Amino acid sequence: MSGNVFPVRDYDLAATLSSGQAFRWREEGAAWVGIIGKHWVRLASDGCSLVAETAEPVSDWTWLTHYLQLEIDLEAVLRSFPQDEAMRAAVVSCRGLRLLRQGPWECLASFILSSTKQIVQIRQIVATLCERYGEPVKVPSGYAPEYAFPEPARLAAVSEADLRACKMGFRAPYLLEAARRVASGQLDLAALGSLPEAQARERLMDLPGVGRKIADCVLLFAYGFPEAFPVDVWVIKALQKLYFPRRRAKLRRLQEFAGTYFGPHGGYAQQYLFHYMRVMGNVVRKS
DNA sequence: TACCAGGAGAGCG
DNA sequence: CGCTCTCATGGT
Repeated sequence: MSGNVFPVRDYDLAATLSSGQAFRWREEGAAWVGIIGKHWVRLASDGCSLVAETAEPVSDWTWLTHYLQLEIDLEAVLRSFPQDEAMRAAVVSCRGLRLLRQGPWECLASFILSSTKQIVQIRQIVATLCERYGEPVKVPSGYAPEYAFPEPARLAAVSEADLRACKMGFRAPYLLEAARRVASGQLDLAALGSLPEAQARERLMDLPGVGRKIADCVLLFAYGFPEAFPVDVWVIKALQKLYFPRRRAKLRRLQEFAGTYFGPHGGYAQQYLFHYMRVMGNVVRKS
C-alpha cells in the first residue's frame, strides 16, 4: 500500500465520481474505490484535503492529480458561469462537483456504450467488459480482483458476438469498429487533443455510433475542451425548463444556445446542470 | 405493464 | 431537411 495527501478544498468526491462521467467508481464506506489506468485507488476527502491510497508504491502522482484535475481553480470556473437563477441553484446544489480528465480510449468506449442506457447499466456493461478482457491490476490483500479497461487491440481481436454477450446490444458493432480503428492507427486518439475542437469533434463523429453528444462527452471528459457541451436528455430537460419554459425548443436551437450562453467553461456549467437535474428528479420521485 | 434510459442512423415524405 | 422508427437490454 502507498498513500498521499493532497490539499484541496471544494472537491465533492461523491458528486464527481458518481455523476456519469466515469463508470468504474464504487462507494466503500466514506471512501471511493476505482481503477485509473493500471492503478487501483481508494480516495477519501475530509473537506480541506484529499487522501489517496494505492495498491502499489507510487513515486510520481501526476497521473492522479491530472485525472482529478486538482490544479483547477474551481472558484474561477464558477465565477465564469452566467449569473442567472438557474445556474446559481445548480451550483448551490452540488458545490464541489468537478470534471475529471480521463483516458481518451476508456472515455470513448464507455460513451459509445452509454447511448440510451441508464448510468447503472453502463457501469454494469463496463464492469463485465473489464472482467472479461482487461488486464488484471494489483489490488491490496483481501480485495477482490480488479482489471484495467481493455486495450483497443484486445477488443479489436474479439467477435461482435463476444461483445454482445457483455449485454451491450446494438452498440457492439460500434465498439468493435472503434477498437479496430484505434488499434490499427487509422484513428490516432493521442493526436486529437492538439487539434482545434471542431476538427477533433469531426474525427470522433467519423466513428459509427458516435454523434454530436457522445463526441462532446469525449471532448470534455477526456480532452478537456472547456466549451464542449454534451446535450443529452437530462440537459435538454434542464435547458427547456430553465431557459425556454414557454415554447418547445428544437435540439438544434438548444445546441446553439448552449454553445454561446454558458461562457468559456460551458462544459463545466453543463455538468452542474446535468447533476442538478438528476438530483432534483430523485428528490421529486422520492417525495 | 408500459415506459424510459447521459443516442445514432436509416428511411421516408 | 425534419420527422419517425428501430436498435438491445434492464430498471422502475
